Amino acid sequence: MQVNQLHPWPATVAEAESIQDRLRAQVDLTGGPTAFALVAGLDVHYHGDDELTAAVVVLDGGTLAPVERVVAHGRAAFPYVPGLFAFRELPALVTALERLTVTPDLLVCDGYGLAHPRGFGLACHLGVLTGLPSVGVGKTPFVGTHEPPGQERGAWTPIVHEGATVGRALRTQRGVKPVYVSQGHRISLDVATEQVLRLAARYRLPEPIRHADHLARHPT
DNA sequence: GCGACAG
DNA sequence: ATCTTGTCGC
Repeated sequence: MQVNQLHPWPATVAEAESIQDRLRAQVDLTGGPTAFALVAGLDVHYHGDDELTAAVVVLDGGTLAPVERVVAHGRAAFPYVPGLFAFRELPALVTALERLTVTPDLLVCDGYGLAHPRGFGLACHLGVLTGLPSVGVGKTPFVGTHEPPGQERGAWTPIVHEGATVGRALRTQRGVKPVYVSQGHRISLDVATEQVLRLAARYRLPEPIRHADHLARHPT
């Protein structure tokens, strides 16, 4: 698939932050499709110093059967700074997406979207670059506060940051730690939550991310 | 001001 | 993210 060119690469924290502030204006949070024929999971595995492998696995949105798998090897493109995490993985993830022969209808990203210090996490960034609907799924809390959701599958509570709801803590399986869902691009919070719950059919994390995680760790 | 902080 | 054993539960 085609992905828009990454803007001049930031050399400093201030430059990276200003790119986020500029691209944030392009995020569409008003909604979009509510059904997705092809769903992609994205993840990155780190080895050694700055080496990494990005993996994308596209699943049939109905059966959740894998349709295509691609990887891209590279190096971390930025130091790790909370809030600028996306700049580490973006080049390798974009390379992997460009190697897909099919175009997904939804990107399920490992990390946050709107629930971010400047409202522009990895999921938003990938959504804007591709133009595709995207959702962020975090494994640990980041910004904002929330009450613990009920123990049953599907229970959720809002994540509130600076007076606004920016995501949801969602219990995807009974008795597991919640995952943190936030909008990336072209998706409502309701649809994002519904999709993450549906995709996390058997385990805590959504199937697309589990497949991508496995592929990034065991490339073939 | 200080600490904490997605992966 | 990664470095790592044992242990509990399905």
